[in-house]
Amino acid sequence: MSYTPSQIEAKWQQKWDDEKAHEPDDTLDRKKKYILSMFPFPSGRLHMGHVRNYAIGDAFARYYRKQNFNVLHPIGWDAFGMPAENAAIKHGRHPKEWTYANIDYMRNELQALGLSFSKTREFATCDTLYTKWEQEFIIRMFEEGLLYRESTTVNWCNHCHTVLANEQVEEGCCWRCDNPVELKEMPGYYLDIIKYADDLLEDLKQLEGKWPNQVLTMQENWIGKSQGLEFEFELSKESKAKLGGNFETLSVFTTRPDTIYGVTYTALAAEHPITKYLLDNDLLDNDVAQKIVAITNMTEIERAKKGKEGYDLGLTVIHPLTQEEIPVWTANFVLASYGGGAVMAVPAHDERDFEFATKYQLPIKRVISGGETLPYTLEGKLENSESFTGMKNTEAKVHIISYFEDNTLGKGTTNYKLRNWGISRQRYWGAPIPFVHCESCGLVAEKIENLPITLPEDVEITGEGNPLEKHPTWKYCACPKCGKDAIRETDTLDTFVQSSWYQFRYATHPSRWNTTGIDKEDANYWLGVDQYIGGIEHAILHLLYARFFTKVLRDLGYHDVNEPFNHLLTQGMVLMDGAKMSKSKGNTVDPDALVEKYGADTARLFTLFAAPPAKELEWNDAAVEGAFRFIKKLYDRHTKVTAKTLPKIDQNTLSKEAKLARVKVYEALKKSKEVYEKTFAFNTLIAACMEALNALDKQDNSEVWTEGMYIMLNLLEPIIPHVATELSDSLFARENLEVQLEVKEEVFVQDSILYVVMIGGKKRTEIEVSPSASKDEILALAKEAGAKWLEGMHIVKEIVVPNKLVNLAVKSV
RNA sequence: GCGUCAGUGGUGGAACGGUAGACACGCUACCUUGAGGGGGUAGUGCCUUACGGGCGUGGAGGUUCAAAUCCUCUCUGACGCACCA
Repeated sequence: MSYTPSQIEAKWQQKWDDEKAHEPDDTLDRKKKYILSMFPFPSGRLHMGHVRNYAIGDAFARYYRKQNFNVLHPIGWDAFGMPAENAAIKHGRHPKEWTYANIDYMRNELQALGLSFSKTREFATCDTLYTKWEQEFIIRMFEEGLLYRESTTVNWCNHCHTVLANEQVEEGCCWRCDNPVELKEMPGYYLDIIKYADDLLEDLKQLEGKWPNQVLTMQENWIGKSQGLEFEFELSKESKAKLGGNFETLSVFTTRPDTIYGVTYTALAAEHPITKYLLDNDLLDNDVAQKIVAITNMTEIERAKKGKEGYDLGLTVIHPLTQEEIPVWTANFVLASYGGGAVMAVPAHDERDFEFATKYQLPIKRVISGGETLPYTLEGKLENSESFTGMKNTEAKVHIISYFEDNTLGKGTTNYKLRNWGISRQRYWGAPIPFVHCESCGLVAEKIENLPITLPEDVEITGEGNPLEKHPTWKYCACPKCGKDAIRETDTLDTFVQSSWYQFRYATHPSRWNTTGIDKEDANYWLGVDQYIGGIEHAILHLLYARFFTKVLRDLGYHDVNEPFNHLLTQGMVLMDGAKMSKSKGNTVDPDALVEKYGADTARLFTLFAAPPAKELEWNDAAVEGAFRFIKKLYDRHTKVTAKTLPKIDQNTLSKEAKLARVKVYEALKKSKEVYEKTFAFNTLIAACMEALNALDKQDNSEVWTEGMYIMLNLLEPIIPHVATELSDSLFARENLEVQLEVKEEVFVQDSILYVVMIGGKKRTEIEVSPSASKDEILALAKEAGAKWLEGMHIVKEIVVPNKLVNLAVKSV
């Protein structure tokens, strides 16, 4: 009987389905584990990254089931999004048809890997039943003032024909297509994530040690909290007049109020209202106006590349403390979206302001002592700062803020780099935003009983314009408030909205999916996810949005969970020849072909064995063969098993080799707990099992073999479930999979212990010592064995590490 | 520039401050086989004249009886952020 993975795997996959072996209990009274791998986008086929992701998740799920937890291990489909539309453009297939066909295909691929998903909780985010509840959440957020519509400068991808959130812009380019992002003024819907910035930042502390450090710092930096002073410069009389009385003051934010006396000019973004006013009213030289317009047409990256550039706007403001008149410039490095789009410039103590001032020969005034050259950005004492002179700058910050507050000149404020989340996309294949534009009532939310607002299916997708906009009838509707003719919103929701709450949807029992979006009791029982597994590329995007949604939905009363993912494991990428696998590079490995050739168990074993999960995984065909060989060998050894139950073994009757084999088997068992609950180093658990099998092979006691196989099959079941279950079934009637194995400490008791003898910190020789030997006896033996190296030396210190080694520190006489 | 992580054989990777290189791949020799595949046995960090040594975890210091592991500095690489005032 030789190992035939295809037969074994099909057999057990069928059995598990028939037995509904992987469904969680409906009653919520056992201790639980919620194991979740990030759900896939139904692109058409699985790739090796998916295999790795789900192999890791499945190992956890199967392990905890064995530990008698009620385990929720669901799968679904992140099914809205651009590629479906692109496929429609390219192949003329309707996005819906394309998406569901892909799901059917990929579901079979997952099935072939033997993943222990709950089948009853599967859904696709494009299911209208999912959209329905999502639209309800969106409306509730609108009612709570967390969602608003405004027209502002947005990131626009001209290739994808849609707006992007700040988080979706990578180095100035679109996260999806990598084309440069343009800035464009457009209306859109925003979620007030800044309102939750402090909550999101604070709760990162709870995740310390449970999420990778890297992800925590990335989120912290992304939120970018900074504290400082917000105050207003009054415009000079002439400047007010020039601006037609439309502006009285210029508001700025600074984190360095201690440098306030060093301000020598102010700088506005090209998009600042004052700059705009000057442009719109022809108040600038033609030449300058053109240059400023050119800046507004540049992306942030282009501006950065161009270097610092600015123009005197011919305006002045009054310094609030010194009453000096200060020029107002516009500068290409001032961000419109942060701190009101205006800054006070302190060239002596800020590198950017210094560079700019030097270029345009603006005055530079030192107000903090220290260092020889300017700009000086470190700590020091204030100078040239009236009554604050002599104060340490760190203290001056606090005092100057209070001074501003006491004299109602400004106030201490907190600013965040985090921008509010723009959630509207000008695309077809997404969840419709459930609002209506009414001439009399303005922006009106759809009535809850009218949900879901679904997509029309009779659309033509060309890539030009928004199909919802162009549809002949879809957008015409009645105002939910007054009943008059109105226009339905044609933007759809960012797909990251769907993945922000799917963890709650899985937790909700499917029998309640029709009646509720999130069942509170279910959610409170299952959440947070005990182990979340996914790629590091979601460190900010998805993981921040999902945390935000969790908190918002909590505050809306849907559940009582603060954080969605208690433990996060970010898996490394799968590489081939040192590069990420990709179709364009032609360095992919097809999971289907792999499963066909070697079986799912080999595919899973290799991905878990070749590297620890957090690290990158270098593909190696030869090592796959190695994994296959191990399984074959394990399978071959079924003939060594002679009993159907765990034998009772008398340790005293065993050969040295048999004793060693037992040690290796029980070491693997010990390792198992540590790996699943602490280190996640599946590679070392597999190595321990390999060692155990190698050691078993070196002896021929059938009881030791039986015990070894009984335990090893149990340990390996989460990793290579088909072959482990097959053997467990035929050899032990699967009883070995159901027991809680206990480590037998007596196995580790040895007749003699090998001590390493180190002299002067170097390993010199070894001695065998009886376990009952005293420290002095051990030392005596060590000195005798090491006599050769002790000649001409005298011993300074004697160290005995129990069961390990002796170290004799020596000095020459 | 800032932040995070990582540097160990030919390769993937192991090592609660306690024998560096487990396990696996690859390679070498031999055995099995008509050959190939498959299986088995032994070996495999580097240097050295075999014994015996010496050197070795990117580099330089330090703490310690003992450092891949802890500390300081430094170099290299990956990833993230990037004019956030």
